[in-house]
Amino acid sequence: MLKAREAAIVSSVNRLLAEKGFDAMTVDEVAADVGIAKASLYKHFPSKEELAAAAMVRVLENARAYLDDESMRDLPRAGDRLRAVARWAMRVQLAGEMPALPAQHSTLRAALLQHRAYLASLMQVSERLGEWIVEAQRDGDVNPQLPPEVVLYTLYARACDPVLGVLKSTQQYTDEQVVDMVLSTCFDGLAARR
Amino acid sequence: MLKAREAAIVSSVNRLLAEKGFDAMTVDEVAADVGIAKASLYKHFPSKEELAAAAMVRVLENARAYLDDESMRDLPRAGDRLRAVARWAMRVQLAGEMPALPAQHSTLRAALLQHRAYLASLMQVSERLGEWIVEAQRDGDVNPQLPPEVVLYTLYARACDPVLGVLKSTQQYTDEQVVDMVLSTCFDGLAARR
DNA sequence: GTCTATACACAGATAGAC
DNA sequence: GTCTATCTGTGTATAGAC
Repeated sequence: MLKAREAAIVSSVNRLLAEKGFDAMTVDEVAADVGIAKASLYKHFPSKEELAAAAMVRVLENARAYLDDESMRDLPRAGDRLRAVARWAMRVQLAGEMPALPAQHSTLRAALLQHRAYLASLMQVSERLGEWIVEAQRDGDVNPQLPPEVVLYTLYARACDPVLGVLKSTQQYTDEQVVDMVLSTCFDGLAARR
Repeated sequence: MLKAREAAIVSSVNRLLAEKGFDAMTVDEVAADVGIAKASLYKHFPSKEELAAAAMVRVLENARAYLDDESMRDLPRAGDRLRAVARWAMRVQLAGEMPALPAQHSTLRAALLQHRAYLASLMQVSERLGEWIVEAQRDGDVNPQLPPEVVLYTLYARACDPVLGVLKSTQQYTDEQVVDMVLSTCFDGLAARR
């Protein structure tokens, strides 16, 4: 019961975070969305930052689960696995379920950097991706001139690429077309491949 | 005198906007930074949104000036001009002078969409870039399979790429190295070019 | 653990004297 | 146009009853 309630809270937070971002999201909204009183929220999570952290942990756990998923074993090349992960993240974002943290925000950033569960999840995902990046560079599928961490940061950034939302809002493309195009700009670049 | 004062205000707003973003920036901070009282600020600009809009207009005017600059005439290929513009924008961001607007923020977005000067500047820059994109696609320098507007949005997004700030904060690379790497991920993609 | 009611802080905006 | 002082709304967080 308690776990279910907290899962519902995190779910609401996740959606609101994706929709409005951390600053614009208010705890009142979260409470209203969950259907409980604000004070009750604070019995589960001691602060707004903890709410956001819980949402981030959940999405990172989902990512880790996806990295370990069976479907990944069907992809022998690390480069293909990286593309698949990026595609998964972009789909999550288009579904309105990718929590958006303001790039640089003092109080939230500070809270996250001291949040053990968040750091642990982030580390796990990053390490797995880091291995794949190095492997893909050895295979000749990812540009070996780029430092692996640059590739890693770029993948994280593209998972939240605002271009996805902009293209979706034009209503000119299906979600899959949007994902394909942004994936293309990410891995193949804007320049023509000859 | 009045123009100089307002220029100083916009300059402060620009820097604070780049540093903290719209939500985290407070009007009190702006006033303190400029060195005048908050009430005086409101004699020049009627709202916080107008302050942000003024900063956006300025950066767009700078961009337009750069597009018309002599140095651009030395680049016969549109693809090279696009790369040069992206480089310019990335340098601006690394210098801490690229105002960061939260991707989706109701009040600010609504205000900007009704701000004539902002829309006019944005349109001018976009039209010029749009021409170059089509030209570069004809030249075979930009992937002709991507709709021009997708390329345009991607360029705008990369001009504010958070990866720049992350890489700078690691202090492992010079500013020019950071720019070169992010430019490479933008135009050449993460995948290896064979 | 859930609620109602409230404390507290702060930020955007304004009043009004000079 | 600049200032000091203030209004007002709103958002985070808490008190205390049940």
